[in-house]
This record gives sequence, structure tokens and C-alpha cells, in this order.
Amino acid sequence: MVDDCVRVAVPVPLREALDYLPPVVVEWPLQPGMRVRVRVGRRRLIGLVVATGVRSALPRNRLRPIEAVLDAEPLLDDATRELIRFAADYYHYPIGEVAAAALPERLRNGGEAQAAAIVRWRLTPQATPEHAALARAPRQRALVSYLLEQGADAAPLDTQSLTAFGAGVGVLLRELLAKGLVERVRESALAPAPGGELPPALHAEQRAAVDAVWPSAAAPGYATHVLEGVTGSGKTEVYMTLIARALAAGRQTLLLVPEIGLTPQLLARLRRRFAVPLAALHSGLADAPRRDGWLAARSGEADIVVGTRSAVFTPLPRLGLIVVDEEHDASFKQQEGLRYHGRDLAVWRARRQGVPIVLGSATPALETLQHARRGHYARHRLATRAGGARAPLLRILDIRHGKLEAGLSAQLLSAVRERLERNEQVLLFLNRRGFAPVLICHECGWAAQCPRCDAHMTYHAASNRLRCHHCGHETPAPPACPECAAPDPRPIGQGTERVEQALAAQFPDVGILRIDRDTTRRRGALDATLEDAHSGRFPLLLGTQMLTKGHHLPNVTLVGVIDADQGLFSADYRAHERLAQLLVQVAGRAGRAQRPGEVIIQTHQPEHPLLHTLLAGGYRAAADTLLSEREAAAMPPFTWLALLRAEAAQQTAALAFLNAARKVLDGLRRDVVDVLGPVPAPMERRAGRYRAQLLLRSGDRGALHALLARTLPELDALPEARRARWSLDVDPVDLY
DNA sequence: AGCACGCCGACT
DNA sequence: GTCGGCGTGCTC
Repeated sequence: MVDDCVRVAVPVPLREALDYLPPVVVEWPLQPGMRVRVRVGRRRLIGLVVATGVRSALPRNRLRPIEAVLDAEPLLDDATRELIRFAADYYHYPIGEVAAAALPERLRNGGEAQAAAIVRWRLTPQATPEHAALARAPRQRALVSYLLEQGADAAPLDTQSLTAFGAGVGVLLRELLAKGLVERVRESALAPAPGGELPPALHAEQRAAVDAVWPSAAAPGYATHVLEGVTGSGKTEVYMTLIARALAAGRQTLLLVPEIGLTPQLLARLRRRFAVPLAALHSGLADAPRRDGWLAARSGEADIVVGTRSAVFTPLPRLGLIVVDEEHDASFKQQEGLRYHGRDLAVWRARRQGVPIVLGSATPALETLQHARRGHYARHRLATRAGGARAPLLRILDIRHGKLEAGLSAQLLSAVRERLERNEQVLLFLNRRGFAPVLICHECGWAAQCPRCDAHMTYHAASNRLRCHHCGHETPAPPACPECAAPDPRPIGQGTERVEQALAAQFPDVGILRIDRDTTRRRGALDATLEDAHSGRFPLLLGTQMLTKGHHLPNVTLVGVIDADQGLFSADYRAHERLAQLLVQVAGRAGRAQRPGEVIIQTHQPEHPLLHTLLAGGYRAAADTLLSEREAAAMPPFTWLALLRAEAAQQTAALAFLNAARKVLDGLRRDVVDVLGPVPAPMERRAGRYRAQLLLRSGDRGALHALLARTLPELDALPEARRARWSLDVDPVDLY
């Protein structure tokens, strides 16, 4: 028997690829990385060839032939296919679904691997208004006359700039095309950047970092560099200089940014500096431009590719450098389906492709710091703030005894007033949107509960409605208690809406800008809102998380953290790490220009060791302490975790599956892997479904993965697996 | 995941 | 007597 079968990864939840016979009609040699159309059961699906010339374990008569070959050449190169293979193995996820996740929508659905060109039109030499074919077509004649007036050397015009001829101009052009009087000119959709902006002089630390990553003209090999730079220390300038070196060596750069970090400002900055094709890949992009950017990266046409986590799968034939900005950011971890970590895959890819990778952050993740401690990653610090700006002064404000106005202490309010009187900008941070996190009856104690989740409903005053922030369930706010009919249930606690209202009462003549998911819901609204924040019309800024991420607000001299206690007492093992990062990041918003900044942290726990360590020694000291705690608790980065989650309409079904899974695990050798649980999830019911989880932990990553690889096929076969929805989360970022 | 097959309940 | 419920098995 000849070994001529083709292994195809198809988007179905099967752990392995399926074997097919070669297509009946062979137009060109089939190669790994090409897309094919195959029958799977009764369906026709687009799959990716992962191997050719293989010998199938199945007899020939059980194999079907490939129906069609979609690509004349591989869509994915070796490096990208190996990355897909690695991700499928490491995250224990079906290879076909990983392959599907790696492709832009249009290509995943079998669309042609060709970019939409911008179509422009120009007259052919034989076109004159007197042409016989135009005798009975006055509108076409007018269009020809117009194009003639533009002169013979004029640049071809796109349909957009001809709209003066009405919406039907496309029809006119097509008729003229048929008559041979106009022709189409296609060109690349990648907008050429102006470039040319001169780079600022680097300070000594920046130069040292750049030279360490890219020392000479020749492209360096693999190394992971941690660029630890306080906010305002010029990390971006280091990236830019490295990109320039990669460009000079004829190499592409992949720049990965958090979801919220891919702003028009960042793109504009890159385009001002570099006159090269740049592709931006992010979730807000429509399908066609996303495909076009991806194809430009794959062809090597794009020199710079900027994208969010999924961009890590983009084929880059001339890759020379990877940068992950704000590498600690949680948005690099996908939280559904293939639960991969974009940063971790980027490091794997950098090693595979032999290129340097830079992980930049003011607050590196603990796992990144631990890699550096072990000597796997090189560490570079930028401690100097650009322009000589001083680091902000952090202050803990004990709010235990004083009166609070919507969560604001008198001391914080007077500090705000002082700054406002000096015409400086103030930023207040509260990580909770809405008016109040719970609505309570003062007479009987009833509290508004989400009918579908184990959670309180948040009261939103603007709409006078209750909304569950976990499942989206919404109801009108009841005018009276549903239990005892007492009027006017009370909103307890504060969200940004209430704080905004209280601030408006305190500072009636001051412009207040609230920035949270409710005020920036529309696409693009965040960018517009951030422009408002810069405009100077709003001396008082109030917002959630989204305000803390890397936006330059040079006039802010005071940052107020309204409630640090939330993060101090969260049950999650990463809560303290996240709080430390949050406080340092939010503090980074203050005093970036010449004015010194101040950060006031309100807390009921002024003696908390985390806050003290942070104040005394900064993020580095806090991270050191947190690492010791993790080591003592045998938690990551000193051990490795995998979380098996299950959910079902009945809690018994979810637990039954996890108990069965536990039995399977207990039956296999697992002396170096702890199995903890199953236990109900911290929020047991969410969106009407009961959730439970089983945690696996090991100090030996290889042993953990070997166990998972043996276990999962058995779990697929469990009858209980059909009665619950379940998933595996390798390296979970939170345990909820 | 789909999609079929298959075997028990209330309906044209 | 049939339509259809979702339990079970399979996809090269």
C-alpha cells in the first residue's frame, strides 16, 4: 500500500486530524498548510492539511477523497503550523479548532486568499466624449468628460471620489468598462505611512536596553528580554528603536498589545516614524480588512504587524523581532474556547523562529519575574522618567473613622479641591461601575438578587434599572420592596455613577468625565472619551480599570484610589498581584509632566503589609514578597496549574462529571500531581447554570501535561461528559 | 460541535 | 396509528 494519504485538521472537537485520500483531480501538489474542502459525516468543512504522504491506520475503503483544494500554495508556513501543533498539545485542545482559531474569519470560511484591492479607475486612450458608444448615454459621457478634465497624468480615482456623479457611479463605470473606455487599476490596501519623524535621543538606560536586545546590524537570535520600565520611562521609544533596527536588517516586527492598547494614537505614532507598510490586527476590525492585514503579514509586504493576542498566529516570513507590550495584562489570556496565553505562545514562537522577544511592563507578571530570576530571561530596567519627571508620592489614607460621602473621605475631597483650584487635573479610580452594587430593603433586609446568578444586581441610576454584571440580566428597579412592600429600597455601596453624582454636588462648576464600560459602550467611544480626557474641559476624571492602562494624561497631578479594600480581600490567589499592578499602573497616570504627582489610596486596612511593601519598596519589593508567598503556598510560578471546569443546569451533573474525572485521574499514576476538588465554583450559579471545578497542580510541568494527555481522551468517553459542559484551562489566570 | 439513529409519549 | 423528545454514537 502506498503512503499517499493526507492528514487534515478539521474544525470539529476531535483531538486528532482525520485522514483523507488525495483529491481525484490533482491540479498541483498538495502540501501541508493548504486549505481543503472535505466531507465530515454529512457535512462539508474547510480543513487544513497538516501532513501529506502519510499512511492511515484506517483501511482505504473507509477513507474519503479530498473534495477540493482551496490554495495553490500553503497558506501557513512551517513555523505557524508548528505553533498550532504546539498550542493544540499544550492547551489540550482539538487541532482542527486551533487551526481555525489561527485563521482570520474570511479564510477560515474558505474565502480566497487574496486581499481586496482598492480599485481605482482611469480612462483608456480611446476614450473621448464624442465616442460613438456614448451617443445615447449622457451620464456616461459626462463622466468621461470629467475624467478627461483631470488631465492625462492625473492619478486614477477611486469610486469614493466620484460620488458627485451619484450613488450609481459604479454602474456607469462598469458600463464604460464594458465599452473599453475605462480600465481598472488595482493597488494594495495597505495605507502607505508618511514616516520620517525623527527619533528623540535615547537616555542611557534606553540605549543599554536596545543594545542588549539588538547589539549589531545583524539580526540577533532568540532571547527573551524583560523590559521593566516605570510608566513614563520611555518603553515605547525602546520598542521603536528596536523596530528601526529590525527594519534596517530587512526583518518584520510583531508587536502584541493588550486589547485596550491598540489605539489610534499608537498606530499614528508608528506611522509618523516609519514609512513602511503596517498591518493592524484587532477585534474591532471588519472581516475583510482583517484578512487583508493578515495576508500582508504573510506575504512579507507588511514590515510591522500590530495586534492583540490572536495576532500571535500570523505567519511572518521575515520575522526578526517580537514585542509584547504590557505583558502582565490579563487580556493576553483568552478566556473561552482555546484558552491560550498570547504572551506565552509568543515566547515559544520567538524561540522556534530564532528571534529576540521583548516583554515590556512597568509591573511584570510574577511568572515573568521568576523566569528572569532563574536566568531564562534577561532583565533590563528603565528607572528614569523621561523629561526628569519625578515619581509620584504614594499615600495611604486611613478611612476607618471619618465620614464618607459616596465613599469619598473629607481628606480626599479637600485634596481634590486643592488641585482643582490650582487648575490641575484629578483622576479618581473606582473599579465598580453602576450606581451601587446592591439594592437593599431597609425594613426587611431583602436584597436584589440576580435570578440566574449567585450575585447581587447592580443598581444603575441613569436607567433606574437593576443589572447583573455577570450575566447581563436586567429588570426595572422596584419602587417598593418585593418582600414587604416598604417603599424605596436603598442602594448600598458605591459605583462610578454615584461617585460622579456626589462629585457633581461637591464641585458644581467643574467638568467631570466618567469613563467606564457604560459610557464607552459604542465602538470607538473610548477613543473619543480619551480625547475628551486630554482636552482640558474635564478637570475631574472618574473611571474604572480602563482608565489605568497606559494612556498619557500629562496634566493629572492627583490620583485617588477610592477603594483599595476590594483587592485586598479577594479569594483569588492572584488578587494581590493584580492589586499591586493596578495601584502601580494607576499611580503611573500621575505627574508625568514636570508637575510632581500624588496618589492617595483610601483603605480600611492601613496596616496591610501589601500596601506597606508597595509604599516602601515599590512594585519590585511587592513582587518579591508575593513570590515568597507563592512559593510557600506551592502556587505558580513555583507550580503549574490546570483547571477542569464543568457547568450544567443541575449541579449534580457538573459534579458527577468532575467526580468521574477524578476517578480517572486517581486510576492513573499521578504521584507528582495534586488533584484538588471537585468543589463548586466560587460563584456557584451563573447565568442559570451551576458550575464546579477540579484543580490539578504539579511542581513538574511535564508530568502534569503527560497526565492530561492520557486523561483527556478518557474524559471525552465518559457518559457524564455528555451531561455537562466542560473545559480545561491550562495555566488559568483566575480560578473563577 | 453537528448530525443521524433509535426508542418511548401526546397528538393530527 | 405518527411527530418528536433527547440519549448515544460517530465523524477519516
